[in-house]
Amino acid sequence: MGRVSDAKEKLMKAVTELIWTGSYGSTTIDQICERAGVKKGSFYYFFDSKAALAEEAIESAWEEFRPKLDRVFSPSLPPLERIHRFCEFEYEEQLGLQREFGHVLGCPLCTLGTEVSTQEAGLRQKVEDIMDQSRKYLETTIRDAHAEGVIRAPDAAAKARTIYAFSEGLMTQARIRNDAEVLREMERGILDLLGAKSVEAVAA
Amino acid sequence: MGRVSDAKEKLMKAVTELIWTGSYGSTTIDQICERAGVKKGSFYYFFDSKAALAEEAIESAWEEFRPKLDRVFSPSLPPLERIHRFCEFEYEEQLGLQREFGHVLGCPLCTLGTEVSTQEAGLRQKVEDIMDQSRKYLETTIRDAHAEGVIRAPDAAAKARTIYAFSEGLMTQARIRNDAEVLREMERGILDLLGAKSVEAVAA
DNA sequence: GCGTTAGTGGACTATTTAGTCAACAATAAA
DNA sequence: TTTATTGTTGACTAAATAGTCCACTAACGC
Repeated sequence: MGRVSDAKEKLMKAVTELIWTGSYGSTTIDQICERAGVKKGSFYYFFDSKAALAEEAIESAWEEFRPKLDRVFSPSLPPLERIHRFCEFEYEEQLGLQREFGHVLGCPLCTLGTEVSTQEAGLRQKVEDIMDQSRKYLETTIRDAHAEGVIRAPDAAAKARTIYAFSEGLMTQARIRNDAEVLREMERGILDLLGAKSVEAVAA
Repeated sequence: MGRVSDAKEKLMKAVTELIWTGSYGSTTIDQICERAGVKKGSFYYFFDSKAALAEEAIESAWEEFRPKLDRVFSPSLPPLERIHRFCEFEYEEQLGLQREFGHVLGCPLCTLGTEVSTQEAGLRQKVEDIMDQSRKYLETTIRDAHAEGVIRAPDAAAKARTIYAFSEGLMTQARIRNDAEVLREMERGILDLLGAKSVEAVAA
């Protein structure tokens, strides 16, 4: 029934890239349409506004991103190994982005959330929701580490909030300074926040 | 000689507030002029562009902010007391902003830096410079703490970078979630990153 | 093929925005 | 008081932008 189209997907992909490589406020609907190869009439056929598109777009991007985190945070791995892989993953991802776009881009959720939080209630809430979900990876890991006695963290949720803020803080610094090397401090910092011995200390 | 004016200052104040309570991209030159009570002709008399104004404005805001940090980080205080006061200060400031503007606003440097880093090279650099300066407060404190033997931190600059990223990360979370309570985790986290005993642990 | 539904194109309007300009107004030195 | 300098004003243009509208096209069931 009816005509088929991938315009919706193309628009979501376009806006995600534009926000990430630039900013929400500076990307216009015309720009989004042009990059997606979609006419404005079609844009308004699918979405009411830029904000509505952005909301669906980050949800969709999150769904695509999730499997990667599933691999990084596989419960089959020892908790601290998950942390290690997470830090590696973030670093490598930003290096790739820098190669591809000529700039370290940091975390798109953080970028978008920071920018719109006072102005776009719906978007802000969406960002918060996704952040809550992604923080769960850390929380589970911390709970496992505590259960194994590798660290002491009776309140895994609280520790996860702290560590999440720290990792996002580093990502933000990496974006602002356009320097992925900043992220090399991530694992050391997380282990400190966990009260865990460092990899080197364990080896020694 | 010539006519006197405070239009420049009014414009800088207006843009700072607009960026902080909203965002850089969404504030227009007309809006800035209106809030400052200054006509556009005067705007262009003093500044070439919004970016040029923003650059001068954050420099000026930083000069105004610095004395507050000087008090918080007074070398006359024990290092960990400075950290304590810093965390209190950040928390109280955000509470005040929430009361005044109806929203937790986080750190203006971070907000602006994140938004423009890929698009406005001059502004990005300015933000980086000011961040470097403000990080020095932490660095000095850490160096002092190390010298006093309260913590072990042979590389004070590196620790300062880590802790700065963490505190900015929490501020960003506070803005995105519109919740200053997030900041209550700051001191605990910083002490963990420093490898210092907690206040409670010391008391016990 | 026919009708129904889903999507497209592109021309159109109205508004907002950036940026310009020249006449005017205030200050202070001569 | 004259004059040079500094800042102000508001009207102006050109461009960018959001949003609308409707005739048209593609897919599919019948």
